[in-house]
Amino acid sequence: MLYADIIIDISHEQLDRTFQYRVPEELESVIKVGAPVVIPFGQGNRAREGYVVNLTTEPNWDPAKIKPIARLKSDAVPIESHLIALAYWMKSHYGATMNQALRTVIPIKQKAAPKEKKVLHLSLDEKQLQDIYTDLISRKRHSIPKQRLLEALMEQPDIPWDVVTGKLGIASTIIRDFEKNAWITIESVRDYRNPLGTIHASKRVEVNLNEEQEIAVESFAADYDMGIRKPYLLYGVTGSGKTEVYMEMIAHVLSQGRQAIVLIPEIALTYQTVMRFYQRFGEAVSILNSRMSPGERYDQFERAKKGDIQIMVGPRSALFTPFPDLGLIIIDEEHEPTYKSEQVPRYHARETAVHRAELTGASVILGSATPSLESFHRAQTGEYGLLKLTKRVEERALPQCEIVDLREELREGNRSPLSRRLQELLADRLQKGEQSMLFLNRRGMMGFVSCRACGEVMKCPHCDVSLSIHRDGKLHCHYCGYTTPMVDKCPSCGSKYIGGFKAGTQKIEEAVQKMFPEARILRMDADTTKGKTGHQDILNAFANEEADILIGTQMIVKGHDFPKVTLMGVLAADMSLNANDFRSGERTFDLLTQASGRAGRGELPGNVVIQTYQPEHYSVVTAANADYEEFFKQELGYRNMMDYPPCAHMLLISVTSLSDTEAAGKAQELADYVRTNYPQVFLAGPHDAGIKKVNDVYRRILYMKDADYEVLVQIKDALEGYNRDHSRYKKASIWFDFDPMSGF
DNA sequence: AGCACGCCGACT
DNA sequence: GTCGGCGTGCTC
Repeated sequence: MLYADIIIDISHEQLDRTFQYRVPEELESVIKVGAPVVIPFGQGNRAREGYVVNLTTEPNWDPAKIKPIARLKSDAVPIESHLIALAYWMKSHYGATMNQALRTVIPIKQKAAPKEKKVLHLSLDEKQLQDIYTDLISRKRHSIPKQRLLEALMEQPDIPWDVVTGKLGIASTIIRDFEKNAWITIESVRDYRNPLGTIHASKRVEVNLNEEQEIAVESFAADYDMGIRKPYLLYGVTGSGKTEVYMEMIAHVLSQGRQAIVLIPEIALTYQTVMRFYQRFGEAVSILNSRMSPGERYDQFERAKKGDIQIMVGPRSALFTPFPDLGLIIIDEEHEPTYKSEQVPRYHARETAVHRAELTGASVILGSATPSLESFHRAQTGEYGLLKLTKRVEERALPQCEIVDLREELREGNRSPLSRRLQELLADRLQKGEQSMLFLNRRGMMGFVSCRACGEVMKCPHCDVSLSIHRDGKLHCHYCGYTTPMVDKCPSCGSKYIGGFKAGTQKIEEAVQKMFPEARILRMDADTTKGKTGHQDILNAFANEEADILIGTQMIVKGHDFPKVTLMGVLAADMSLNANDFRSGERTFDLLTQASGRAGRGELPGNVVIQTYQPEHYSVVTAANADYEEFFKQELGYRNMMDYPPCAHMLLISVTSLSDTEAAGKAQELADYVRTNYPQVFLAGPHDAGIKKVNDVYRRILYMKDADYEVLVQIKDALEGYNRDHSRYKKASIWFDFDPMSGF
């Protein structure tokens, strides 16, 4: 006997779980996960629509009470089923319950902003209303709510449904009763709004592609027309015009009646970016952003489903736009860590996009100037197609890039945050009236320890990642839990200039101002960008040349073009190099490349100065030489040696509880289970998480490495079962994170 | 969400 | 007692 777990209607929280139904014999061979079905539901066995979410031979409900599925919903457009299948894949691939996965893929219609705004209209004239009202009062029955509703309708003949159920506190039964008596009519108003407003697209934008761009588009289009669907890495140096290429590809897919999704990192989701798409495609484009309420997002998804729009631009979550015939998914800046979700299921938008594309017969374009190791690796093995853009548009020269050794500066007595070379260049720019940017890389400030004299960084002997200082004054490895006492002398050169690295943007600003009293300085960091427009105000002011120097963190290197900037100073490249996770080299290369790209965007030639305590580090050297492929080679060697992704896979398990003993007990239990049943798998832990206690919740972690992702999935499944059926520690909960993106 | 069940006040 | 309104809780 075959049973199906069915999700009825995820628009209401109370129904947001599965119900089990029997699969009738005639459907056994055709039914599959994701299939839309019609089932009898509730006491009245009302026919309702649902989706098969899982198939099993084991009923987990009294079989006598299980009803059979009525029929397959054959006329349904199979949009949703793709997404259900995608949710199922995410559940098994990343670890989550089916409901968590479904909630991620299909947004719940929230109470605050329903997709249908229902409005009650009074359909009685004044006399009838009076009659009914006096009748109600005279009957002296229990009818306070009815009276209230009638009174409200006398005041205001059209009242929104939510006002009635919410503010007036009247049960839906009463409203239905009113409707049955034909006292009122209920109208559903669909309130879709175009978040872009009513700006009109300029006519035809002239498309002028250079030869490389042309080749990229043509080879994609040729594949597409032959029915070849696959992921491509579009590897294009900064300023090579990737966006134009995306737009041509989209146009090609649209011309075949299919739709496209464009994912961009939230930080790059600016008015300018969106306008470029809007100018080209007009009303066919819609956007999604994190400022939107769940209701507004829901509206945009509805518009996509109905075919009102053909292109959706947005962050990670836009990946789940329910287009009826999705033909292309573009992921811009595919290496950005924001594409990995921080919530369960901890999915990666890149992998999930590739999977969704497989399900719907679409292609995927992954664009980047500094591709993730994962993507470039796959492009090299031929799993992904590779499209290259090596020239900057209009053949602009790359800025001249030099590395300054901060150890040398210290040795020669310069203890200011600016090297002598950078000071010299800053003075030159100020004198010429050109602009400069100073980038302070604060990423990975999590208390790494380095020697200012020789550049030595304290690292874990087992994991080759930086150790962090904890509250207990000891150095910890966030991967394996290795601890060692803090040192007071550099173990390599004996210098006492060893310690945590600290320098805020504010300190830098003071130092620079002191050095150049006449310079006009703008600072951009979390403090100065408070408020809605703070961020944009600063950028605008700098673009209008109201300042000579802009000092800031990541925010200033991503995206914006300032044609008058001819000098970029990276104050301490090491900061991100020493973040306590294995991707720090990759992130550093990316940040340095982005930073370099900021100088010399216009006519004027640019200079880049990279200050660092580790001038020989390959991430720094290769970034300065703009040599991604060399960086890739070196970094892949490191990942290979240490069994980090993409050469192997990792599974992080986090055990949390309000009780420390519960968390510790369960973590130990799980570790023992894995060591007994999977002795060949590398397992580290359990040990305290980087931040052990957050909001009174204790956290223990363990992590595993294996070459085979599927082995880790098996372990996850086994541990879920063990945890459910045998764990002695019921108060601790667990969650999984595959190939984590950050230190933990 | 939508439906039945059961509680509780008013009426014959 | 019985009738009917209305909140509550369940739906495989």
